[in-house]
Amino acid sequence: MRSTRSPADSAPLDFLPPDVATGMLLSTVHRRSQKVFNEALRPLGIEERHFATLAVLDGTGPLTQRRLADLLDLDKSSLGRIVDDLERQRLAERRPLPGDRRAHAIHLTEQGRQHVRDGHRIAAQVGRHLFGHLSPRTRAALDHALREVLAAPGADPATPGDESRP
Amino acid sequence: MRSTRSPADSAPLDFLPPDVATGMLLSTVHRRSQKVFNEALRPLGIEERHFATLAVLDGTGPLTQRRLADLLDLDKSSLGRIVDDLERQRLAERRPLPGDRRAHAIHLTEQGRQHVRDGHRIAAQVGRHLFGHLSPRTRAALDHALREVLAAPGADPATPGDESRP
DNA sequence: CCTCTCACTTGATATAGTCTCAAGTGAGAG
DNA sequence: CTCTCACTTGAGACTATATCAAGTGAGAGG
Repeated sequence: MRSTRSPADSAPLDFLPPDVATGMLLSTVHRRSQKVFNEALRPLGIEERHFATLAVLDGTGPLTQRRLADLLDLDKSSLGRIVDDLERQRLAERRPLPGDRRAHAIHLTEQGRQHVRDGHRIAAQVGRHLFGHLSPRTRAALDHALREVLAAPGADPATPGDESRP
Repeated sequence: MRSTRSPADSAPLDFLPPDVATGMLLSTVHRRSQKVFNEALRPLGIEERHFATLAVLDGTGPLTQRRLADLLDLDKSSLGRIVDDLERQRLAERRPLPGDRRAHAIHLTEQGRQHVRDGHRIAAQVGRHLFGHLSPRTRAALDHALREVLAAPGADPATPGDESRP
């Protein structure tokens, strides 16, 4: 007996051409996994975007907002707000950048580093939850395919490429 | 020489644990391909979400909003607004559902069907653009993996599942 | 009838993206 | 050595899009 709606069988989408279906799948998978992850992160008081930011910082060391936004593929304005949140919670802080008074270096605080560790643990749980039942082969194929898509010449909206070819 | 930011190499993400990286890849790929698709659809005066709705309707015949929202994995409120847009542009219309005066059946108009055809052509172009350089194997693997993820027991946020296991 | 559920609508809120601006930087001209 | 000019960084205002919650009217069961 199902409560409201069905999880997977809700979208067979077999009547759609492959590319359209892939796009919709992408959309659905992303939306759902983001939601699941956000809920799992709730005890930490942050959401996916905050954790991703912290995790990148933890992996790279202090970065400017500009650089961070690039790595996260976010608008710099969006990132600015995320950094605001993180500062408010004392998870990260803007420090003056020695060489350039326009830019700030975003540093993790000790508590921020702790959140990263906790977040990774949660991420691993959620990952098992979402991807765990995929065979390692499928799992790797997913990752590989996504990276390939990003490597596509036309994958960056900033570089439109020509749609109108003979 | 690059203009502002780099497309693919902006996110090596190699310093992140695999699941986190996959999540971010998913996010990036989705956001970018949506953007590219939306821009390609601009001549039609609609966006991805409208086209997806039209395309599903075209594949299934008239549906209630409820059913449509399920198939598209959208909030019924979101779908309501999409249908508003479509009606405003005379691409679809709400017709009374014979047996039930609460529900409407959403029907495509002739112009709506034309838009579906045009949209599919555009989708195919964008698809080639985004996915075209993937090997058919990788291409199929992507699709397969995404469907598998959706088939996961924990993929539906509505069915939380237990995160706290020994 | 009375109540419970369902389909849809509407309003409030949050989140992301775009555009614009102020401040800072760096290079070249005079 | 300074002035000017083009460019970068980040912040803020504005817009739109999505989600959630409450409300309305219709069906269905007792």
